[in-house]
Amino acid sequence: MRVPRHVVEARRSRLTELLQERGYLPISDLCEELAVSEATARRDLSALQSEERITRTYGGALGEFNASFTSFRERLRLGAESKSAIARLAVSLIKPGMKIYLDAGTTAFAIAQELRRNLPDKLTIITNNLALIEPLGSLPSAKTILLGGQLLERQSVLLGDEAVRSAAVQKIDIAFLGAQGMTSQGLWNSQRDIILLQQAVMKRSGLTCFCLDRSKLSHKAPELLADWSSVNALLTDLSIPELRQAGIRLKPGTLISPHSN
Amino acid sequence: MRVPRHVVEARRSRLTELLQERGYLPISDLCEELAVSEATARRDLSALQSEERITRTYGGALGEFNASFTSFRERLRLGAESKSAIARLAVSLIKPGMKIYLDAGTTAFAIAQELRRNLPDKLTIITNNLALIEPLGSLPSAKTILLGGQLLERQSVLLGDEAVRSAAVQKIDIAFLGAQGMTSQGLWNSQRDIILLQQAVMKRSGLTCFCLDRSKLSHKAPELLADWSSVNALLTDLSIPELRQAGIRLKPGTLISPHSN
DNA sequence: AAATATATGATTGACCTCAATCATATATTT
DNA sequence: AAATATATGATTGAGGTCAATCATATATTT
Repeated sequence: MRVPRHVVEARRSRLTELLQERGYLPISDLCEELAVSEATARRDLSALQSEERITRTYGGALGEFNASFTSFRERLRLGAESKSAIARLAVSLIKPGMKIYLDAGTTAFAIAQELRRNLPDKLTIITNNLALIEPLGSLPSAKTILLGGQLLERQSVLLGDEAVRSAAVQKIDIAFLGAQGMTSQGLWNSQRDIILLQQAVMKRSGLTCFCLDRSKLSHKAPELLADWSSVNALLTDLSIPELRQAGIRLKPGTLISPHSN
Repeated sequence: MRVPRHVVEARRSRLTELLQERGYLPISDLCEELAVSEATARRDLSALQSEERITRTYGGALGEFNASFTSFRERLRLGAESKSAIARLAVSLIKPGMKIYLDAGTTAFAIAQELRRNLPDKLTIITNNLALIEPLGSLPSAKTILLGGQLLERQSVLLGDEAVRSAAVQKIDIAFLGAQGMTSQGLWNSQRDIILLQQAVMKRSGLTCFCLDRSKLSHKAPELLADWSSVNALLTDLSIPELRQAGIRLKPGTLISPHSN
């Protein structure tokens, strides 16, 4: 029997909320909860899936939160080998008791994952990267500090005045920063907000390590983050000849790469 | 054919990682990825499920991240009626352009959800509650600011010096705070850290609204947060007679309840 | 080296899920 | 008020999933 449109919409909203709450629900539970037949539940699910508000599975469905989180993991997997090589290198620089800073981006996530495997004692990790909450939050002997700031960019980073202010009171031993690209001129990033925060972090850090895998080579972005004369440590899977070929000449001792030791 | 134990364990770890990365995977994909038969994949899944490292679904499995997140949602649902009544009340106090503060706890989460439904224009939301990232982060016209601080308490709150410092520079129109209990003496909370932050927030707020549903009545906790003389607004589903019976006498005009209008 | 334990893949029958189809009741449009 | 559109539940056949069972190969123990 036909039913008013708003009733259908309400039920579907309820369904998405249920899935958000519970993560996963099999169809049978949905039928019970919504008091409809399987056929209707299925129809609701396929409607919601085509609107991309949920994810269908065989026999049930997932709240879409899962998927958005997943996409980040997915992104991380691309170029995972070079990223995890960089991550291992980064972790090898960290000594017990240090305060380190991890930037936004997937390289920082790879470092966080590596820290789970191989954690120096009494580490303090400072970050503006919300994606690190999960891997780092449960570490027993480490302290994780989040900068304050405005929630931004697909909800995974903190930026803005408050973040800069928050960074300006920290004391950091090593900061691991990313960038979107590197050319002969220097390191590039896309947003002024990000750069302002990175510069605030650099001021408070003993050592600033830029971490860029080979996919960033010869890639330019709207804003210059730093020229090579101000870069003291570059962590990359590229070799000196490869860098030179792109017109990049580093001060001696700057390069830290898997090849260099 | 029997296979060394470490091989089995390695494969199962790999399986959990795969599920973490992708959120959900059907059995067929798992077989392919791990290069094992369905039978083995199933056996791995049930082993991992009994260790609670994954969640089984019909035809596949979910990474357990979902479940940990879900438990919070689950907690929220208990006592949802009174909480959402309080949430509606809270949102009715908010005017466009305001800066509000939301505390840790499930009541704040309920307010956030209510805000999704019914959002005043140009709102700024300040919080130390990581669980609000998801509901609030995607709101189009609102600005969400996270306090800085140390990651704590099952990874869902920020606390500590940095949080207090971060709160001390904010300007807040209304702060919605929770507490673990209320008795004739006043409002109680469990941790000194939490109270220090709440007090810092109160100093920066035009109005501080304490939000406590009836389950908190006559419940005491280790630390006194505020006595009744310093409470100017109490948002609850309890009525004045019910409060009086517990020995709680409010200054006139303090109570904001569904019954009171 | 022999005996034992166990990890695996194949098979199977029971059960489940799914999309399609159909009849029907009731919104919605005309 | 009549005509139309559509939301629903029931049914059904095709195909998918599952746990149990068995044979076998190979770790592991003795």
